[in-house]
Amino acid sequence: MTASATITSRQSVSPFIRKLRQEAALLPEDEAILADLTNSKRSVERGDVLREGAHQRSIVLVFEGWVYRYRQLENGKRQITAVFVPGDLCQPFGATPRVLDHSLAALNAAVLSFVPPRLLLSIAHANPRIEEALWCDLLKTDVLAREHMVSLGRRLATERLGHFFCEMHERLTAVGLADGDTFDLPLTQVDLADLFGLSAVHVNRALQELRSSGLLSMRNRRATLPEVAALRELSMFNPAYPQQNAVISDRA
Amino acid sequence: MTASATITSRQSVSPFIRKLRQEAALLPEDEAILADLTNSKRSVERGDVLREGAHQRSIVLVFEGWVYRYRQLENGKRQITAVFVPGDLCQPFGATPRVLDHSLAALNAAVLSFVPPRLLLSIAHANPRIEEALWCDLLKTDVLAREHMVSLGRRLATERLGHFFCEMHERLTAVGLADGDTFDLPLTQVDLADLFGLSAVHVNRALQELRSSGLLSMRNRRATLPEVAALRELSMFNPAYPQQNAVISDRA
DNA sequence: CGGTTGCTTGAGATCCATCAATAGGAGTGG
DNA sequence: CCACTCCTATTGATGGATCTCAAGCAACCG
Repeated sequence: MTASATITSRQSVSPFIRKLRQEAALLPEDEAILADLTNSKRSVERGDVLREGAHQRSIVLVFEGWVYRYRQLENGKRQITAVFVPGDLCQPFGATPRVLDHSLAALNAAVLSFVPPRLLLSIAHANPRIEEALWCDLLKTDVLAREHMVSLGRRLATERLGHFFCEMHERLTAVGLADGDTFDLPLTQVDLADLFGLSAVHVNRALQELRSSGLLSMRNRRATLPEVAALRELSMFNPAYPQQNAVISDRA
Repeated sequence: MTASATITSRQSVSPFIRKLRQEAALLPEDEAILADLTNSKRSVERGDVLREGAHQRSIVLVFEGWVYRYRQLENGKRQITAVFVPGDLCQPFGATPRVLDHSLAALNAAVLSFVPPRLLLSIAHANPRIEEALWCDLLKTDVLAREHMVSLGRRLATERLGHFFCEMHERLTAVGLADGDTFDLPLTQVDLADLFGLSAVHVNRALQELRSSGLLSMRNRRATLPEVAALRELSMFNPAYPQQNAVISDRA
């Protein structure tokens, strides 16, 4: 565990493969196939990557940087429905809608891959291990979406934020982008407000409460969770155990 | 279109097939394959079907009745994250989590099919039309989940409820379970509260507001939307056009 | 430097939650 | 048929979580 950090540098193994490794037992040849996917990289600036109503043909895979999905309402309000970090697929891997119901934007300069769903599907069809890993990843994304709904519906502002920090800490750790209890967090308070259905003012006050409780500190767009256990307790965060991975087979 | 209603009675064509027909051009042989899936029906009573933490092996397909997915929090609060009606798959078709993160319950007596994901996957692999239809269905479920988040985060109580009635009206019409502007709605006000992160008292008052505006009437667990257009306007509901179906191919 | 962006703070308004009580219907048992 | 309970819908009063408006401040940047 500790030794692998030196062997597999961030450059050599993409976070996507790194994440899928935890979902299924991939062979070196599987990883080679997946590595090919990430050759079609494209750099994007901060701002919209795809806009609602676009005729999209590709699945977006995040390589570097942070990306989020949102919907802009007629009345000017905005709701962010998901946040993606390196290694994440921004849509289900098997198909794209003809017309997008949401927009996709980069929080900062990012590197993305645009993969045709047909390509991903044919790889999955030909390779059961990759197929299982992709489905596991899809299910985990679904779990995150449900947790987000729980936050929006039934948690207080401090709990929503605390839960989110715990979640990002876990997700970033899984792809090697956390430094112990510290990680980058490029979201502004306005972004957090639109993510959790709050006002920016209230996000500010809730963050102050977490900081004064000693559960969070932020400096230069980096967050530190000095007491992860206490923060998880406060925000009712249940860590996802790798044993809970998805399965395709119906064997016991 | 109009004639088919007499030819295909509710008994002869399952709502599942009826829905998938709208997603992709299915041949009679495809429908025969899908009809086999629905042979393993099981009747369930009102109440939990699967409980959080269960070791689930099958995908649940709704035949008759209403089903919902929810999470029960430590502090006693409940959040309903999705509502399913006949024809709906309650999970992504390709895999199941080893351990469920949520519970599934029937609102009333229901008829369900429990389908192993491996079976669905092998059918999809062998049949590109069914595969496309299943992916379309999965994407549409995702769109509904996002709309739900928008409601939870950025809509007023009356808007959330109005939007939901519009959505259910559209979904039930698609499977032939709406009678013009009227349809069954077996949710109690407590259920609606847990679906939208509100208190039951406030749901009650918001419903009264909709009724006094002439946008809704309810009697005996049946809802009528006398002014669908006005209700859609109020709740910022955008109907889903069939043209927006998902696609796997990357052709223009 | 002026302009922009993001963070912070205060005061008052609003949406919604909570508590408490009533009433009607559906089922149940005597 | 009645008494009883449970569930659901309803109403009023009060309080709390959060919003909106408004202003000030710091950091960055061309």
